[in-house]
Amino acid sequence: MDTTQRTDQQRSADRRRRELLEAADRVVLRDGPQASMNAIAAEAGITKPILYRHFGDKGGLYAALAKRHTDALLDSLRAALDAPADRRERVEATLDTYLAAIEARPQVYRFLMHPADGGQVGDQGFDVGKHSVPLLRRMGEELAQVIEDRVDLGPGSQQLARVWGHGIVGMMHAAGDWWLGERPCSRAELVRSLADLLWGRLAAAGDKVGGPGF
Amino acid sequence: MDTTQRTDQQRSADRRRRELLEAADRVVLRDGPQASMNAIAAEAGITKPILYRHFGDKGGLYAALAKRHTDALLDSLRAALDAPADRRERVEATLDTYLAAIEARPQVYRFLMHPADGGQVGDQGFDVGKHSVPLLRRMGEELAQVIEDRVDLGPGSQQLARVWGHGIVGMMHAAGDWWLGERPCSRAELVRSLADLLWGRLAAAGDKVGGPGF
DNA sequence: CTTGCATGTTACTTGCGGTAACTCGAGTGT
DNA sequence: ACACTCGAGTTACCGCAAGTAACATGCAAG
Repeated sequence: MDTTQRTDQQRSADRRRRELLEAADRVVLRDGPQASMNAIAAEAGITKPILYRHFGDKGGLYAALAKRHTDALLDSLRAALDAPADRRERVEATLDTYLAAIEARPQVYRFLMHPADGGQVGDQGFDVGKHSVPLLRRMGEELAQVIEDRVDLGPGSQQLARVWGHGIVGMMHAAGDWWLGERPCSRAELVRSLADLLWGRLAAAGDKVGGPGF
Repeated sequence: MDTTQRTDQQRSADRRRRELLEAADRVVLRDGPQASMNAIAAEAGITKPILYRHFGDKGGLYAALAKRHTDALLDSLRAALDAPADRRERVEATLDTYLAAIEARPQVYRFLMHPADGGQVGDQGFDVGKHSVPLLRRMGEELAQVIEDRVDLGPGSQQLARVWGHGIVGMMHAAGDWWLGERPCSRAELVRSLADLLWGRLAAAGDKVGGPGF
């Protein structure tokens, strides 16, 4: 059992795993997150137990699937975030990148964000909500890091950066989710509105006085 | 079949329904959202089909459960939002109210926000994600209304208010979720940090220059 | 040829959501 | 007093999906 053979096997296993994930991707994107293991196995041209050998349980498969997309999205966000530009431009670019991603592949987005699981059933001890939370959390942490690295916030900067990281990501997420459902305006308008919000326009605006009695 | 009798029946049915919801509440808060219909029925001292007569299916029960809590939370938020105070004070009061609520009853919060459903299985056509999304959406719409009513935003104010409503709610939600999990600071600090973010402190802060090479 | 070992399959168990069909008890008209 | 409806409740079942056990097959090494 020399190293070369082990590597061979490992390579083939990894390759198989990737094929399975791609098949699962197709099915999940077609049937939604309630896709059954049988359906995924059939799409991959095999049967259930193999899926279980590779991923443990349904949660494992979904986690692997989510990781792929999450990593891909985070990569593109990092590019926008790390660009050598003005802060406002970077914020707008990041927002736009995120929104463009969810606009381009809403099915993927729904899968990542609205688990609406499928992995809740059965015995017990299944760790629910494995997908959406990690993505938001990871985005939040990355953003926090960037903020802390590049913005001068004085004392307590680390905690402030983390709060803001998670808060901004949540703002982006919720606004994007709503926008994707209703499409009330163009992507550019949404980006602008959100950036305006972050730029303190809510605080700067005046009170409305013409209202009824208020 | 005069009106009085019909009312009597309706009253008893409503009362029963309330009892069932309270039982369901206990089970869900104890077992998490994967509580089975059997368990809920047992807690209520009856058997499954009655639950189905009252709520249609599991989604119906969960929706009814979610509506109760959602309405209660929205009521307390409205109070903070409509207070006759300075805008910043109102914002901080609202954030604090929300955070206090999720801090006081994290189980309820988890149920509302992280469906981690249970209603994914079976035949088909089950509308997933019936709970969490409505709560965030309703909060967003309410906040949008308040913003539009009380803040002078010039042209395009309605759309801007809606974007901000959903965005701010999302910020509050994500930051609260993260905070509830890690408890990195006090509630008051979190409120202050988020309000600072909305007040444009991110835009106002200077670039960090001491960093390595940036 | 046989012994591992990875890969795959069939066939099963378990447990849950959901439903059909029956039972029971209380009020009502004659 | 008696049959009759009607709502509340129960038992027993179906279908389906997750997950598993036990059996088959192809292929390298000794």
